[in-house]
Amino acid sequence: MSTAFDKLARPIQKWIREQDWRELRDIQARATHVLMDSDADLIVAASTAGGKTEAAFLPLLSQVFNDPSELSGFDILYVAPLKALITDQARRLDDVCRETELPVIPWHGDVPSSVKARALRHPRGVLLITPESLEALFIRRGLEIPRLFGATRAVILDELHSVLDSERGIQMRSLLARLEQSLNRPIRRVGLSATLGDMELAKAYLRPDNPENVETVIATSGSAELQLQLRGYVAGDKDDDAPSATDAISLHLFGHLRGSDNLVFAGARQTVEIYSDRLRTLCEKEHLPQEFYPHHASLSRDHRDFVERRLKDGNAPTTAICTSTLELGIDIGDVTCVGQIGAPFSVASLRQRLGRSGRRPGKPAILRQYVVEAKLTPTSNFSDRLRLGLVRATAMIELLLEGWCEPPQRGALHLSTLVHQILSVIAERGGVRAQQLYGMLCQKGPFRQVDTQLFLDVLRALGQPETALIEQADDGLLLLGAKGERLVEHYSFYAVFQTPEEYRLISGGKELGTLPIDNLITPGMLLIFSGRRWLILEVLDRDRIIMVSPAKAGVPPLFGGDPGNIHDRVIERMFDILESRHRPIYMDATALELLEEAQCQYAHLCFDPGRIAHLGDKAAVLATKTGSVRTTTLALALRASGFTIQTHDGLLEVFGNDETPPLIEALSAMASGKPLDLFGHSPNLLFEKFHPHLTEGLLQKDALSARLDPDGLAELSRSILR
DNA sequence: GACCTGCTGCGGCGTG
Repeated sequence: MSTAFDKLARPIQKWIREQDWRELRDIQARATHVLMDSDADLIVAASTAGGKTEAAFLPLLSQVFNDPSELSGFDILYVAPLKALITDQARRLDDVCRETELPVIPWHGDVPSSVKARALRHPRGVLLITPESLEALFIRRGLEIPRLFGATRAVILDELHSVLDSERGIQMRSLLARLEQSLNRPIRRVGLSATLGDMELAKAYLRPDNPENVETVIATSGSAELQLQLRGYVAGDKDDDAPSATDAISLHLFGHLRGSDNLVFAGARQTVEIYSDRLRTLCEKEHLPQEFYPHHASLSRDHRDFVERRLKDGNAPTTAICTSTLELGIDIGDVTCVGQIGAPFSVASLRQRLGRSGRRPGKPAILRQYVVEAKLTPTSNFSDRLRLGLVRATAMIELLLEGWCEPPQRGALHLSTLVHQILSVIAERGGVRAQQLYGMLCQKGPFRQVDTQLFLDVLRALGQPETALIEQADDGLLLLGAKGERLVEHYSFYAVFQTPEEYRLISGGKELGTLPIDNLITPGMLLIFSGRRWLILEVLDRDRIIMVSPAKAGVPPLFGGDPGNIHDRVIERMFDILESRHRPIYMDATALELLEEAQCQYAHLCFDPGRIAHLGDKAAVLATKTGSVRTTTLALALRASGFTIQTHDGLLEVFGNDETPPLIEALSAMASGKPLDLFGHSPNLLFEKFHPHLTEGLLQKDALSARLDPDGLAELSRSILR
């Protein structure tokens, strides 16, 4: 059998020799065999900087070189979710493509229109594009799609794990299905991904009609040693002389991270600001150069570039206190240690974060997990007593060590994204029949959970006079309505996800970043932002601008956010931990004390009968022992019966009143399958960008498909009563 | 109880 290297085209071989590579990496060789010897689709799974890009591109470019297409169009299409990733990859590909004389065209909002115009005149080579820009091509140049992509032999989807079953992922799949239908032939799909929780689901995601034909190449996990510590802290009383938990963690970070490159994930932007401020102050007090910097999406591009460059250059030690901005995508080089303040929301993201450390041979990956728990008083709530943050962080670490991570969630209807794609197809084609539209999007596209009746309901909602997004011509053709025209015309249409309104923060003519408009802001107030302290001088409401100047004190702003979704398996593990006497070796003394306390308090909660603990006359705690979706469903059902509910990880705090039935009676009714109105107290159902155009009934169906599990309610109630 | 991501076409003006 010939080696993978032998199979590649001459110019590619020449390029590889020039790189001084001793040989192709394992995943590159295996991917080359699959891509050169078969027509199978492929998923390449490896960590950042694992050589995935070359694994896909070297064989595909070889094919283009050896067997050039006679048709017009780009030879290879590459779709990535970040502009920075496209810029990065274009630079890397330029070299190798010069050998094959193929142009490399980066295409996103910041690419000059002259570059785009030239590529449109002579489409060939490699097109690197975002889902939004591809969407724009369909809408603005629908008739030219065959000319632009006639020659395309493969599409590479980068960061596949980050878009599985998300709004953008569904959009991307819809665009690919539409592309194949325009060309009347399939295009080979190659997905690049970090390690995935469930490879079978990923295959079905990449090629829904033929998952058996998807091959996988998975990197044998980097055998880097893992060093791990979980440190517990108790938030002290205000009048306590001891340093606060925040100060104690800052001091620990200061002492252990100084002098090297590190990432500290602080969860929320507000927390990032608090820790950045403390660490900057510590450096100033010790008269040391600054090396701790905040990094999150509300900070100016300038500041973020500065932090990313400092990390990548490796010239000066740099620790970024950050949110998930530094979790995926662009390569910032290897870091010594990954810090995590507070429990993360998913094992998948914890794994992705840890993958940033220990990449050099012989260097361990280091995870420092910090958890803050409240000081208990006689009136402390049971959720504080159970130390849920500590227990969740522990459960996540244990699952990480076992190699598990969350699979993509399936079954969601994605009606908001469906509305977007309906409008997009009509714009692309000028007009389309309902039957044809259904075939394109729901039968051949990604909206397979949507049946004809539901589809017609969506069309009807969009066609209502007050919505006026679409209308039907006399011959039955669906056209854009007056409001639909306006919506699609504006460039803000291309993205399928929602973005909040914000103020721009300006000091001395320089932009610091942005702040959500729901902050209560008036001149004279003090603010912590970008790791520094500011005085608000002026608020220009109409221009959405806040003018500030440096100050000596300040408080961090609020950034808002959605409640997260915790997987069933994580919550199940939390209860395993609470019900055991498990003492993990990676915990410090405080964390061990807190854990022991939690296990003891759990035993004292007296779940009897079943999983109900009565706290008082009308108050009780239910252990659902399951993730956010089912726990939220039960919470809504009980609220519909008149109870007041507080939700926690796998637990519900339930308060009755004079009107409510006994809790056991309410649960028994649910256990027997009695129909319930989950939406009785009209909870907010507007989560996604195009939700405001749908009817209440459709919004409820959408929520039921993705965020709730009504079918599991009876069984959950039975298991709680048992 | 959280985070992240993206964006066209054209008119107007200056310069070679």
